[in-house]
Amino acid sequence: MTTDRRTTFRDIKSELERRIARRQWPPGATIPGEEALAAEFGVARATVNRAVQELARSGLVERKRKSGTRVALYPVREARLSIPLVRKEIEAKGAVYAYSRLSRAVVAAPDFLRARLALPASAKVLHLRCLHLADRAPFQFEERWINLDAVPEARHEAFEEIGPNEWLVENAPFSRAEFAFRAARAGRDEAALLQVVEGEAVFVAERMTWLADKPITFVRMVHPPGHRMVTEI
Amino acid sequence: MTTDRRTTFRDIKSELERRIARRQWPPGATIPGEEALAAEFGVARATVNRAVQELARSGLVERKRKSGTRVALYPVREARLSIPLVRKEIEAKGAVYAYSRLSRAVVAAPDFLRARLALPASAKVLHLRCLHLADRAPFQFEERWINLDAVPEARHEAFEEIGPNEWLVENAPFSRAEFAFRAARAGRDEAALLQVVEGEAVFVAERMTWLADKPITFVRMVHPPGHRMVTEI
DNA sequence: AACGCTATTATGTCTAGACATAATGAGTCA
DNA sequence: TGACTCATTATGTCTAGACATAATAGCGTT
Repeated sequence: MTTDRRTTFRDIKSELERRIARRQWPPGATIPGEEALAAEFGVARATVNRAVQELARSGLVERKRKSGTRVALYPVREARLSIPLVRKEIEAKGAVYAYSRLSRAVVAAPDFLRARLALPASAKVLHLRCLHLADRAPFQFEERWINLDAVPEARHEAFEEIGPNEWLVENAPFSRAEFAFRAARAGRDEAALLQVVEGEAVFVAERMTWLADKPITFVRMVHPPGHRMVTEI
Repeated sequence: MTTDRRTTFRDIKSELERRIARRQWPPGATIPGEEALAAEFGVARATVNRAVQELARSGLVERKRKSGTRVALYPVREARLSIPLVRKEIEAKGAVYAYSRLSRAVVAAPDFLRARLALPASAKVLHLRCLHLADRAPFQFEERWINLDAVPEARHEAFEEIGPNEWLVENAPFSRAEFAFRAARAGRDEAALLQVVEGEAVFVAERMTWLADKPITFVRMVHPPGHRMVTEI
């Protein structure tokens, strides 16, 4: 006997993907409605709905009420970029993680930060500089500002053993984050810390996080040359 | 009267998000089961299921059969990175798009490419070099190799008017893609094309695509300094 | 203590039917 | 011609109930 499992939304999804890939339904074409597909596959409409909705979410098709579903003309494919803790990222590579706090100070929020996070002129922030190492080699230089108005507990934390990243994860959740990635040349300090030549190309990731519109933290993470951020669809 | 719409899975999702953010359910805690939540919100279990499943997908909670659902300890949050066409990206900024093909040649696949795409020694590829401009300023230098075995039609295409990116989108769909981002120093050629100083830090994105395990293309996209890739959660 | 079986449990998914909602197009009226 | 109204249509979402499946805990056996 064949394994006659019933058709699942996953089966339908991959069959639809296949038809699109084979250009049975070329870009721009309207695909059959949910009712029709449900009849074809012998399933309930809800099952087809889930399959097609996932395709829409991944950008392969576009749906509009009344008009129907069409194969995306310019598939704005979405890659999922997972953002783990540095420690986890290093450990996942099989390397030994080490952390060192370079400096810690409570300061008035610098102008650029006030502008970015929309902080009042009086705002106090905790400024931290840290280094994350993988197998004793510099992996990431982290420069962080924590909004003490939003996270007052941070004032009493030394961040000598545990990094601010990890501490915040457990103590200050966020509801919204904004990421930016770019290339830059290493400044004198960064170069020294990352043990590279000044002016070398470094990979910079910046992140701002909010909890319900209240700014939590801004962090700048600098990786030495050779660092690659990888993802797939 | 209040607008007594019935509670939707979105309402539930955001209420759960709120509770997690407020640490009513701290990281690591198990949240009530679907039955319980369904009873609390006065909805069917399927509705709760959809809400919680979306939270799980975004990495805020972790679900396991029998054990239940718990708030993620180290939320491996996933950012969605949308990958539009260069042209669309430039037009979205309100800039005028221009394209220029720099070179085109059918060549034997170079070693690095054979290794990356697992091509046979005899493989022929189409090598293209192009420039994309935003408001007349260099925006992206694109160097691309197309596997002629997988996309024979490309041999007859000049790519003088339409960029290979756009052409491929309409002519060679892909089912899997791999992205990598890194910082690098501009080589002499790149620097000249992007009108920057040699050795400047450039942002490099690389992409490989396959259709059902058949390699389609490898592309290297180089952006001048100042380019930022942005996303949010 | 170690192993393997079984019952239990929470999530995963499907069905059939219903109503909601956005978008479209046709028909109506000024 | 143009503005408005209304019916139509495809997708969006919910319900109630059912069965599937993975993971666990507990039990009994060796």
